[in-house]
Amino acid sequence: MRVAVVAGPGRTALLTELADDGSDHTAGVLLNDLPAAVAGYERSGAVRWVWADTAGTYPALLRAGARVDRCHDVRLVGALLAGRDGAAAASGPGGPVASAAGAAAGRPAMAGPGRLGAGQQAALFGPAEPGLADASIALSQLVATHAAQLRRISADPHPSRFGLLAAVESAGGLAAAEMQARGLPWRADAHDALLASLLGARPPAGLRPPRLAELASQISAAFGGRPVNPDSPAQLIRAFAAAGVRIPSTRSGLLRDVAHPAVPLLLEYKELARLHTANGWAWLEEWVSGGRFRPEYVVGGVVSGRWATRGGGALQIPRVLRRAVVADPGWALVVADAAQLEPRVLAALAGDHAFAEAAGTGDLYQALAGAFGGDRAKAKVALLSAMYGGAGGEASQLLAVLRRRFPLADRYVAAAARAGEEGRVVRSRLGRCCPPPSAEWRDLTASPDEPGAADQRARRSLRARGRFTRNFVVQASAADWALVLLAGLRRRLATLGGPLQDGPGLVFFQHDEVIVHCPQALAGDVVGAVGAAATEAGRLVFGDTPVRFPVTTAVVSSYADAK
DNA sequence: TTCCGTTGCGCG
DNA sequence: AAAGCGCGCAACGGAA
Repeated sequence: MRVAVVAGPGRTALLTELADDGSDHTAGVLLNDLPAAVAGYERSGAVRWVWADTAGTYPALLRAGARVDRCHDVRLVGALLAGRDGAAAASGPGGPVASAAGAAAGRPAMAGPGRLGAGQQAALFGPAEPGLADASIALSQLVATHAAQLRRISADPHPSRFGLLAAVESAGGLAAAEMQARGLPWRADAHDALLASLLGARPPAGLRPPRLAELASQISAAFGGRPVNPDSPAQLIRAFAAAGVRIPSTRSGLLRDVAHPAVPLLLEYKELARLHTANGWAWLEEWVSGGRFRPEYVVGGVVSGRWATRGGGALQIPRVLRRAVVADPGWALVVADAAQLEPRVLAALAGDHAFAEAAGTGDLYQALAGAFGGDRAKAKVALLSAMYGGAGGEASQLLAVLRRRFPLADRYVAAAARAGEEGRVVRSRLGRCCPPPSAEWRDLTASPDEPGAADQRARRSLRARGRFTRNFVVQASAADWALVLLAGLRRRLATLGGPLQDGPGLVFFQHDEVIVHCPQALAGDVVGAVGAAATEAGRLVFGDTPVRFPVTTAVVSSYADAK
């Protein structure tokens, strides 16, 4: 059963049960205690909550102790549909302008992001309930929008795939809120000790830590005593030039090949300065409290369907800091990582039999090495080049081998690249659409072939767009798979342990990797749940394919010990 | 002073 | 080893 709900102030809400087609057959019911009602529905059987925005609604429910099993997030699903329909209209006759008009005509209106603004919420259900009328309007808008979304999903060329995408995107919203509530276990003392060992004692704000100050003065000395701020690329380039070394930039990879006494000092400085500025004591104070790091996940924040985070740089935690991620006493971390996910996804997408057979084994690159004279590294370069569109140096020969041995895989990404260069959009396996090219891109690439700088720019843009769509089909389909895995794992974890904070729970999700925090006694069950969820994800996303999606799991006390 | 584009690097 | 794709964040330095 589906139940639509609009939250009011405090614990109040307006709720209505929905028919299968999304229509409401009852009048809205005014609730004084939404968390209690949610808990009641969850106990009584399968229910899918329909609401405007999980991120705005669910955290308060979690704080009140109410867990939700399933939902339909109208904001997230609306974004999926808007991406699809906007893309379809933009690539049809009339272009983006027509698309906006057509989309507006075919879709029910919904104010803003689909939830009550703060001002409206404050006005809801006051002493004389003056906001009740507004809430009724919001609820009927929600119900209408949701019903329209169900119709638009069923109108997709692949309705079951797109329906699955809508379901797992919504489940992702639930998981994101739960992960933020639970937090990633983070030992501030271990983090602090690591900083002290690498940087020295914590300096007053604005000053360099001892080790960085020492390196900075050594760097200046290496440039003959000329004062140089190693944080300034411009100053460094000038200093190198004065020493007779001309470099186009100060990237580490480039500096590594430069013979100058300042280089090793500079490389060490850059690495430590990065740690200090990005994840130093200031970060620790701002983002870790009560032994937890609580990033704010942005579901679908990346065009490919990957998640982003807001604040704290949660998806760019440097590997060296993983030793600060430590399970609570008596608990364990189950760290699960999909092995070589993207090439496996390509194998399944393309239906390339030889490729898929190879991907049915453990080490995909090793399995393909035979095609490259037994050289695993070459197989890896070839595959990455195929998925990313690179063709520099040795890669072009390796790509030729790949093309000969696995023609369907090559054809699949080549077709995606061609679509991009022609200004068309491409979709992931479950139907997530890449954004259409911008108006600037169309202007730039519409010019006829005339030799000159403008034409060169146009060609570069065309090829860049081709690389983007070539990569999109793989990265976005991998994100499909990972999201299905996340949803399935979340569902299984709920059956394993106690409610909410007492049982095993997801605490981290990074593209193709998840971490579960669980009581030690349940770690084996969690490992089993991960495996089952991975198998299920392969079947749900790709159907009957010989491709396997193995997941490496490690039961550890510290994230640093996972691999 | 604030704002913003560029540079560089962390993660997948 | 780097490169081709996708991101977020901090510092710099010139523009406003």
